[in-house]
Amino acid sequence: MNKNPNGKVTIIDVAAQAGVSFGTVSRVINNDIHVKKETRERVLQTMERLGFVVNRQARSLAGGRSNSIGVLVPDLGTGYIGEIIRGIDAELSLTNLDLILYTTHRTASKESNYVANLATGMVDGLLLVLPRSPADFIGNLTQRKFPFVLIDHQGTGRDCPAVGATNWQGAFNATEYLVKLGHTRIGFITGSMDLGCAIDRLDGYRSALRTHHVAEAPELIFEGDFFQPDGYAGASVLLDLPVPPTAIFASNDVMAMGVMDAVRNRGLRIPDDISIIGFDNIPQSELVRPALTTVSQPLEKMGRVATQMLLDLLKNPKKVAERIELPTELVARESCLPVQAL
Amino acid sequence: MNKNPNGKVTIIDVAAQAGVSFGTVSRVINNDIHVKKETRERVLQTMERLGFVVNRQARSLAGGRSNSIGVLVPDLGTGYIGEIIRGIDAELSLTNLDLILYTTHRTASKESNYVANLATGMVDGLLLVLPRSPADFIGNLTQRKFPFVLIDHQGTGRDCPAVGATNWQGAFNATEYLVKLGHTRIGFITGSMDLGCAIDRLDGYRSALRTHHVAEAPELIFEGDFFQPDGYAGASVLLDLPVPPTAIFASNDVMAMGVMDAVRNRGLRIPDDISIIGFDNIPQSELVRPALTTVSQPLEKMGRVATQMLLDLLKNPKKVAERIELPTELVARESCLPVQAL
DNA sequence: TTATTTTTTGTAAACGCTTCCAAAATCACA
DNA sequence: TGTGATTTTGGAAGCGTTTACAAAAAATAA
Repeated sequence: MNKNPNGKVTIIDVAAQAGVSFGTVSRVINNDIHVKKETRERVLQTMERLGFVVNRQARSLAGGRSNSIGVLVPDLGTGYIGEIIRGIDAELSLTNLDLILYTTHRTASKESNYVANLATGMVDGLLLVLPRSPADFIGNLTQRKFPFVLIDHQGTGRDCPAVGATNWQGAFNATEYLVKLGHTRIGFITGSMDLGCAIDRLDGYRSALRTHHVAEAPELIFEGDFFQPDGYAGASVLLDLPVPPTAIFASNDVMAMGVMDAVRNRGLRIPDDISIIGFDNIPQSELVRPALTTVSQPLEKMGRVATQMLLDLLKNPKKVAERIELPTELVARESCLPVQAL
Repeated sequence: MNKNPNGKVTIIDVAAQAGVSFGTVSRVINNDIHVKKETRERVLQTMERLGFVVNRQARSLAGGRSNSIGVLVPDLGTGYIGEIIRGIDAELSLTNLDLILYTTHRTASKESNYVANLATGMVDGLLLVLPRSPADFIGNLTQRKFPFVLIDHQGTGRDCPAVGATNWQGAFNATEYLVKLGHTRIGFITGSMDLGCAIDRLDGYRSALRTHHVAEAPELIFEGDFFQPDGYAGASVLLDLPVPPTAIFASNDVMAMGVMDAVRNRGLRIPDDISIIGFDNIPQSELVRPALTTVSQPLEKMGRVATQMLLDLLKNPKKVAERIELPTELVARESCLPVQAL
């Protein structure tokens, strides 16, 4: 059945068996119109019989489409990335494009290396989830007109196709919500400040405070890193303040969980003694008790939209760069209460 | 800087610039010993200057190593897969192998297609996370001696490299734990019964019951599918029983969350009115209130171990097939209590 | 029928690399 | 200085495709 010693069946084998030239086989593979119906049928059957599978490397080397798009993410650690990928995946499953996923382990050098590699023909388009890094290779990509879409990548100023979320607005709304509940001492735990979204969220918090003439106190801002331990640590510091906050706004849900733990460990009740609000609306935020009030970030949708944009780009390369900001939304649950009278 | 119109720098370009033949450049790339030190240096510099990146397709087409390993998973939906991948990723980041991740969207045809593709030279080895499907391509892979390791794939009987977890034992222990707490009516919600691990867990539950002479009641077993809604549904059915269970064992944590919701929606208290136990020990299981008692499945470690096995296989292809079962462990938290006196 | 168009098929030349084998350069030692 | 051994380099062939372009076959028109 297999002609070659290594067990690979090539179009040459198929051609020989089907009594046609390899060119014809190639045409069949690529759904070229210029093949007689019976011939196509015969070739198809032969392919089936021989167990032929087209060789990706050869195909893309020869300049054809690779029929796959690449997704580059920093890691798979946080649920956050998973949600985005799910969206991408869902949208892609509607096409016959394959998804190749690369993780960079937060290594900048690896990142650009991967990108260079992938853009070299391994994939037809690229979805880049790179919240952190400066992504200097973007210029390169743009220049050589390689189709790509950035996801959740603030900054660079350059205008290239991207989808993000209204982080600023979300944080503004959340803060405003707390203020309207009567809170005036609102602790804030930031995310990794090298991330655009973390900066935006902090800005949103500050603006809301200013807008509502609530004094901003530097000691109420704790610099975190988006991980649970920093939520715990931040809450601890905040609660140790001479005048502790009556509400804590964590820059993401994961840290909010840490905050909850810290609060509970001190024997304080949520939301009676202290209100807590998060950001992201990850699945477990509604599972936790009390259910966490948070700002939903449409992660899955971001993945979907980005994919659609890329698909568009693939079809119509002239398309102009466009940045889409998906709205965030306040999800009021059980973890916030009006500030109690002393 | 770029010679070709499409902006690709090839070894030919580098060779020309460095004043050597492309053969030498290739040798430099592959760390061949037979290159004079100065020449290597010069080539390296030229590569750097020109921004050369080796083309994967060409490399693997030409019969070289692809320098990457493929990971095939059904989807990214559940945290379960993410954990495994994280382990793989961690282990792989210690090498200079790249990780290419494929999702099959549970399409069996796509699965074997992918595998065929990948095994065709796109990757040097394969990590297969395919809890569900029969995976008929395994025979093919074995036959052509392509290195691969199965993760969490029960069944097939064939012996090939695989890593799994002691699902049976874990379920046994969990059930035993409940029995020792005095529970005699223990509801059980199964996973997708086409999955080996689901079958094993059910068996473990049954065995524990038999071992401790607790009568097995068919009405206490609800067939679920590993997703939250079925947890909810299962709990609802179970609680509607004339003699409802005093404890519910869900075949995974996600369903256990559904159970919790259902229980709470009926105004029952956890664990006072009913004990709940899950399986997997996903991150949110300790976040939930009450924290979920569960059986930890060493997902991340499974990923790591499988990767190590594959790496071994790559180094030493003669290695014999081996199946490793990693131990599961009962994690007692807050969701179970001794059965209350009526 | 023949000439002309259209459809279908065959073939050579890439694509960028690895891997041989042979040629050239270098070295060691008499 | 020459000779053989050794190190280093060059170049051809091939990996499995796609994509021109040319050739052949079939269909159509005259």
